[in-house]
Amino acid sequence: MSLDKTKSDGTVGKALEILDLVASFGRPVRFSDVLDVAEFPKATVYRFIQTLTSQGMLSYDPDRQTYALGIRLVRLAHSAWQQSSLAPVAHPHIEKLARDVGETVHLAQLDHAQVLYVDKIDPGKPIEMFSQAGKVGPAYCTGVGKAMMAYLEAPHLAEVIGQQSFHVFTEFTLSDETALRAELVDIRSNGYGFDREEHEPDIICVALPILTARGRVLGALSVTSSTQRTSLAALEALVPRIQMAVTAIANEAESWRFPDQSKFQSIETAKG
Amino acid sequence: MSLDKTKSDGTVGKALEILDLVASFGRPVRFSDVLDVAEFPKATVYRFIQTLTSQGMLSYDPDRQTYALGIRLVRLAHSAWQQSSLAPVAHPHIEKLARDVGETVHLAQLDHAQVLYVDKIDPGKPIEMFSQAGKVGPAYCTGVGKAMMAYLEAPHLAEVIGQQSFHVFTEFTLSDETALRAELVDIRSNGYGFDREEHEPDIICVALPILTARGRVLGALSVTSSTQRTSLAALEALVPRIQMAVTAIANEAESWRFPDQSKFQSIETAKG
DNA sequence: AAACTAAGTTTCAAATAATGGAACCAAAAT
DNA sequence: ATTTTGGTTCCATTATTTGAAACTTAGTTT
Repeated sequence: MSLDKTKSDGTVGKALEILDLVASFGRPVRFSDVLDVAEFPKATVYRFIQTLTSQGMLSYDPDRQTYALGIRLVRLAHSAWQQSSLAPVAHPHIEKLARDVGETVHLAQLDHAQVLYVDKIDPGKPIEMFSQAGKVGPAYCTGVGKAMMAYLEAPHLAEVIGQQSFHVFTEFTLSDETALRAELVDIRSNGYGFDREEHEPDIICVALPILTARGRVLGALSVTSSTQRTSLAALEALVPRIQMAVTAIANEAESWRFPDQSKFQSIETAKG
Repeated sequence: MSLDKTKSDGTVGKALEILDLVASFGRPVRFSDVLDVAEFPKATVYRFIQTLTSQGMLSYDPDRQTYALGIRLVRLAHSAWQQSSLAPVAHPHIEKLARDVGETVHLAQLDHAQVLYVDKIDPGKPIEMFSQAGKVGPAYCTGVGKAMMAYLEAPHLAEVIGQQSFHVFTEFTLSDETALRAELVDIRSNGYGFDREEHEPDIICVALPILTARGRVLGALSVTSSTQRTSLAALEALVPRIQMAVTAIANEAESWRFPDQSKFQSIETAKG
């Protein structure tokens, strides 16, 4: 049926496609905005938007007649973040790490073929929020992305690599699969990798993968700085300290069990 | 079916119901956990979970054979938070407010019949994240909840009130519709309301609604403290200062337009 | 004011996808 | 070795989604 590889999981998949579409605008949109970029007929897009709005996945601003992503997503993301075996467990560790090394620390996971930052601590500006967590970036030219890819199983890796754009951001960007694969072998043999101004000029980082005992990739941790402030060699010197945090996180993440709370709050709470 | 509110928006609504179900556990769940509480037959629940997982709305932990909310939600929530006309605009104001008054400030919106906290600043502990934003609470016994309800249109208010549980948390909890409606009239005449230990013992707050020029409820702002630290009268004295923030936020939220970025990042970024 | 146009909403038969009882499989428990 | 439990697949039936087109505003133009 679906000619392309877009394995649209039925109706639900299509609805989520609309949701992503709205997200991709990065601003509230008019019905026709969505219609223009959607590949479904008018009535279909209309009904999906209606459904999503009624479900709180989209919100409608009657004054401006625009749709935006709904707050139900914020609620769900709160749960997602909490439920994740990685982020809540890692938070105290990366906070401490950030203070110790005095540089920005990122915690990332792989979301399809992209890097998704699930936490960030910048010792400089203490208060950050959703503005940082939830951000996505390219995998092939970030420290965390490469660190994670280096430890993927061959078939999964192939899939992920296939989805990289290899857009050239700087003169140091790895611009093809061959270069990337070579780099990954390197990272794997060292246990850590760098971002050598591959994504943004002057920005460099060291990154380590976070793995389960069985070797499955949970995420990655990076310490980021700039060429003005420090050097790759100096960052490399931090590896043992970062490794400490990584090990602690990996151990805790694996042994972590949720407290036995059989009496949970149902979502129908408000109905009582 | 049963209760009136079950306006299950077709397949998509059902899928999202499953998603909420998973969220409600507050921990990773086994397939059978979901099956037990879901009101759909086995095969249906199974396929929904498959679809949601393949879509990244759920994540599957192969080691533990459990499902949890997926990281795609975190990515979407990031966009939701950014796109919201309220939260990003309000953030600097509530940060300043929190510093000025030296107490915890909450920014909340109404999510169906519940209060959803979209931001929180605690001058004491600077770093908080998803751990706070995204939290939900009851509307009928929180300052922000009542402040928002006080300014809803009659039909909408009736609907929201109908969904309140009126669970008695403390001896001060408003325990029925009559008491609540009386309180709302009061709040409306003052322009602000309190939480008089109605939700948690010792915890008190003042809350003001954030309204558009046309009077539509955008959200609410509250300053929270405890009976040990301060009194209702002292909190009331802060109203003018809070009102400043509210007015600033309301104005900015209404005049806010997203920068004209016709060349937006498509979700297909990774495919280039 | 009438005529056009654009944006949003509703209709309804046809096409398609969801449903769910039952069978199946695998692994654990007896 | 046999039963139970938890998870996955099948497939005929059923119900939902689909989408062209008609319709309704609201906003412009003549």
